[in-house]
Amino acid sequence: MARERERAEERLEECERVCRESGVKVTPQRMEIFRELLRSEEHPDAEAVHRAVRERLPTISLDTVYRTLWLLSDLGLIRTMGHARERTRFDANLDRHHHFVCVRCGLTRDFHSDALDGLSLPREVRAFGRVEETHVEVRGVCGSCAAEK
Amino acid sequence: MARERERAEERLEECERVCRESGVKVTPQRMEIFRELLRSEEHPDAEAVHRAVRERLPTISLDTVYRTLWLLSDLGLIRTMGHARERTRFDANLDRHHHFVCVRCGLTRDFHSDALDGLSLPREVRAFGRVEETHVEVRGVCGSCAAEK
DNA sequence: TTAGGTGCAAATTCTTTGCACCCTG
DNA sequence: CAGGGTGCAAAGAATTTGCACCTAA
Repeated sequence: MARERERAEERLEECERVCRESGVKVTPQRMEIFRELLRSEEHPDAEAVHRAVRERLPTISLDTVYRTLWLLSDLGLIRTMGHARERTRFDANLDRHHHFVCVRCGLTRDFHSDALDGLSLPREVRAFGRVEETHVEVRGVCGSCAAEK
Repeated sequence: MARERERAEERLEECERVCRESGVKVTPQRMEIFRELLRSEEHPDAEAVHRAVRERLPTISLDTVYRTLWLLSDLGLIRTMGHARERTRFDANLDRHHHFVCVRCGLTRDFHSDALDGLSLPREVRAFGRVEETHVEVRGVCGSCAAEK
């Protein structure tokens, strides 16, 4: 799809621009890592990125991949999925509920909503597989973190 | 709130019953850990549970807490938050989107939905803090995992 | 030229496991 | 009293960091 390729080009240029503007060097490693994320539909972890990028840059190290991924994330060029950098957390509440998570301190609160519970998923999703559970994740800044600064 | 205490009692009894039915012994450690999760609103991690439970059972070890949490989870008495046991995954897609995640193999696919994007959060959520981002997480079993067995 | 980047190896952090003793059923 | 459960210590897995050399600007 030409459209996709074009979009990827734009994103790569954006990446270079943002790096330069932030005083961060544009290196082959960084560009390849970003390119790999653009290419992948898999939401890969650091090791998967490393495996893929190594085909083009055989000497790249896993720690460079980690450093670069967090750098790109800090620059707002990519995102992490789920509750990155958090330990596993447990919950005795089995009722259907949704989560508000503070991105600064990790505070998490449950909330309920009949409206959200009733939402229907696009047909597209059915094609991926059998749905077992659906919930809404809200990320934001909690009251006490907002008060701090 | 008497209602809450009553509910907690029910859950504790349920916990004992499920353990016995599954041939799993009811020990003070297990009951205290479950009690602590019922009590907490924090979705604590293993270490937080350990700290709290230690006040009542000073010799309990962290590894017992881990083992018990996964046991309770296997018995369906508690749940984990987020993408437990998964490594951090990265995503170059900055457009607003939602996730379908296969609970067996971790396969993740993005999907889009104007209906979901337009949903409004209950007022309750505003009280927790400033909302920055909202998305839907769908868990299920993907086509190829469903085919396997 | 030079400040920042990379690769290597070692350190950390979180979580799991092997083993000998203990306690529930 | 038998087999699973616990605590301890040690192992593992994922991620991060210190350092000396390298390279983009």
